[in-house]
Amino acid sequence: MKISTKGRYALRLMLDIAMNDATEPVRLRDTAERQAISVKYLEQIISGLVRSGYVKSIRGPQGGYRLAKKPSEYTVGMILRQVEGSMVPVACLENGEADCERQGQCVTIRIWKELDEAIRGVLDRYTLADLVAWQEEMGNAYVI
Amino acid sequence: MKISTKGRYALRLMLDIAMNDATEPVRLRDTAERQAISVKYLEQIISGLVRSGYVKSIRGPQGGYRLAKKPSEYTVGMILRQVEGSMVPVACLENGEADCERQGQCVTIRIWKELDEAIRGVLDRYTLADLVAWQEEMGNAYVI
DNA sequence: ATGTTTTCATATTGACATGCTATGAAAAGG
DNA sequence: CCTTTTCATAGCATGTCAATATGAAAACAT
Repeated sequence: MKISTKGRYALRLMLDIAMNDATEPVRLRDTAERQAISVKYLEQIISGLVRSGYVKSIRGPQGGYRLAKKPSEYTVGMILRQVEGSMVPVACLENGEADCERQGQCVTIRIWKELDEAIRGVLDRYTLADLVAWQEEMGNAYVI
Repeated sequence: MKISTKGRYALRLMLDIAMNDATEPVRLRDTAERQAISVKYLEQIISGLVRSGYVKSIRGPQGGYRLAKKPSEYTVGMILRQVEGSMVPVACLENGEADCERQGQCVTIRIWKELDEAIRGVLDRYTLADLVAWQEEMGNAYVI
């Protein structure tokens, strides 16, 4: 029941871009330094975010990444689901619930459904804009 | 972000014992058949539950397992935490929060804290007694 | 053209976790 | 004793995690 580094890094990556792409595209090299994450790992993480249209890439010198939308249009859940796959706590809640033959006899699924709603409730209540605001409140500590 | 089979099976195991230990101890062999889980795997799962005093074991013929307490005294969270380890969504929420040097600069932790509370809110709101009641409401379908 | 800087695309790796199965010992009752 | 149960470890195949490695492709500057 843990969120992987990929998910956690993706969030920090998106936040880093959000806070730095105003004037020019953000290079992964800079994000890597600010966030203390390897460039190579960030490349891997961002590829999915590009493919799903969450960030736009610009190649070559002076290239980098920009958010495709406003920070307020990305919920935390959207970002996590993109890199992490589903955020559902048990597999039988996806696939149209068709894969467990114990459905209908299963009582624990009520717990899992409620758990899923609680998780989504939190992850979809906050957006990148909230994270940006919090970061700025804190004096924008880690941005050089 | 998935609950493992071990956690899910543990819950069904405890429910199975709760529903069947009134007259005599529950043999793992029977639970295995009712729940379609291998005896060997159940043995492994229950060992921790015995060690932490959640179930009492009786050896030999006519032996088996009994709950140590009333079903209403076990929350779902207790059972899951026993077999699954911590149910916290990110590691930096445990260990007295002492292991991440980015603490204090970290903004995402607010999300994780709220997520943790939401998860605990669900998992600690329900007890084995609730599961038993639901199972009985359903006509006790899968118990022979 | 050439070199540099960036992103993009795969493949590989080592460590660890998952989801079991296997073997056999120890206790208890008939 | 013999059977039935739990108890204790070990083993194993597969997969996931968390990266690293290699190199191509695009864009820009000179």
